Amino acid sequence: MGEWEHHQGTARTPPQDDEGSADMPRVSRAEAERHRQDVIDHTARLIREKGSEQVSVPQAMAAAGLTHGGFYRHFSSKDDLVAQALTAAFAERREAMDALADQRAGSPAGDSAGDSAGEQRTPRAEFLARYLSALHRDHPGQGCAAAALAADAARAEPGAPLRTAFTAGLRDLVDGFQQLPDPAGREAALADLSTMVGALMLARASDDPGLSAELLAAARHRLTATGEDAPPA
Amino acid sequence: MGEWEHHQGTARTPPQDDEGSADMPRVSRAEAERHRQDVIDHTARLIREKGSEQVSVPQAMAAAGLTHGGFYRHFSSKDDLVAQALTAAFAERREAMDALADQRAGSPAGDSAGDSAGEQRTPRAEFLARYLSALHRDHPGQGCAAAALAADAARAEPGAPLRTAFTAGLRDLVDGFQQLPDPAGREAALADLSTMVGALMLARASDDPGLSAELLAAARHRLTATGEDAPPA
DNA sequence: GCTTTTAGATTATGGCCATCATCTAAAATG
DNA sequence: CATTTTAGATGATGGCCATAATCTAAAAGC
Repeated sequence: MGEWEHHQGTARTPPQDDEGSADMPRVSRAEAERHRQDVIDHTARLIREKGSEQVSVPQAMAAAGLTHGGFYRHFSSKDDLVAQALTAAFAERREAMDALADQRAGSPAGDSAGDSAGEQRTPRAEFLARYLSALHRDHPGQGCAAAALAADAARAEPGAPLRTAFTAGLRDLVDGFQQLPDPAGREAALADLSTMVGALMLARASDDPGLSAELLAAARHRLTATGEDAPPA
Repeated sequence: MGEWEHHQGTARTPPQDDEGSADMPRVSRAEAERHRQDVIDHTARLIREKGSEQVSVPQAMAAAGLTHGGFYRHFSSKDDLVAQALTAAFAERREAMDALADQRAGSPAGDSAGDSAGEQRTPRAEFLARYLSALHRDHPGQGCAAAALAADAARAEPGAPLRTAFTAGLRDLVDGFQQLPDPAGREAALADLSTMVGALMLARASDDPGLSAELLAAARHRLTATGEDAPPA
């Protein structure tokens, strides 16, 4: 994790490379596998930003620096790609959670809202602060897949790959959250996650910055009510 | 409210009516206005079910029993229709809330989950029970617009009609919820709504019926912690 | 009753979509 | 090195989309 903002990155430019003949697949097996991963990763970002149905096959391929031609060499359908991308997005977040659960000590630290007390937070508090931050709200492409794609999953047919992948990812998210050093049973974890997801989605949807901030703050306050509270302003 | 399931209803059949000439707009001003409302109402349902981007102009018109031809006589653009439909969806729910706030006594009663104690609930409890019910989960087209379209609003441009309408509707929802006979400040209302919206969306997205029911139950349990608040355990 | 207005049907425009077929040249394999 | 495999570029298919122009007949207005 490092570069918010644009993408591009390591994608090569398919047109032009030495100007010889017109087309040139010249690509090794390892490169092809890297291309496949690139497509998945870029799609994982795109669908979180724009929704799974608003990302076309040509767009997904182009984001990885390819044309749409080779698509079906890698994926059996668009649904297949989307499901894999969603799975990747959930896995990404799960890893971040596990890392958070392990290392208790300080770290490069993120940026929740504004306060940065010297006090170090518990993993759960740190997770909450990051999840309900303006930074997370403003970067859905790098954020929680559950919040970004719940609506898309809900609209998919019961057996659809997207829906199945979402359910698996959600289960994983619940497990990860429960596994954070902190008691609270499964029911509490489900309610907490519902609050987080709901607040984040509504905050993203609100066109009014004040209301948006209020939503995040309200959820933060409720879920951080460990006994006392530190009113920021 | 009344007929779940399909639509059709009072829409006339444009092709065929007396078999004379080919086409026949034969429609009065009052009828035209009714048509306009029909389009808005059907669209309000369709966008909650399929998402605002998955409903086409021809589909919206056809749902009201019309062809797409006259669309731009009623609406300046598709965005315009969607915004009006969203506003109508929010208004619908607001009315239900206001009605709930007024009449305290018993009523035809809905169906929350399973219990139906003779005890009558407070308006807030009744609202929560209905919101977090399987019935609401399974009928997004008639349900809360905030939950159904938060993702779509979040993806729209900051100034877009859809986004503006969503923000206004959300404000209205918050006001309505706060106005329910019950204390709890604005912050609590925002947190409550976030939990409700999040739980409903995740319950809809989950392909696993067990997990889906668990999510609704967890949110119900948390928000029904009668007494004062007492967040977690 | 005659004219003006208008709801709405038909049809056209230009664009993007998912998927498939074809082709090519480089990698893989022997 | 000769052969087979394959990543990926090009291009075509058929379909649906938002929007607009045209046309018609009935309603509205006089």
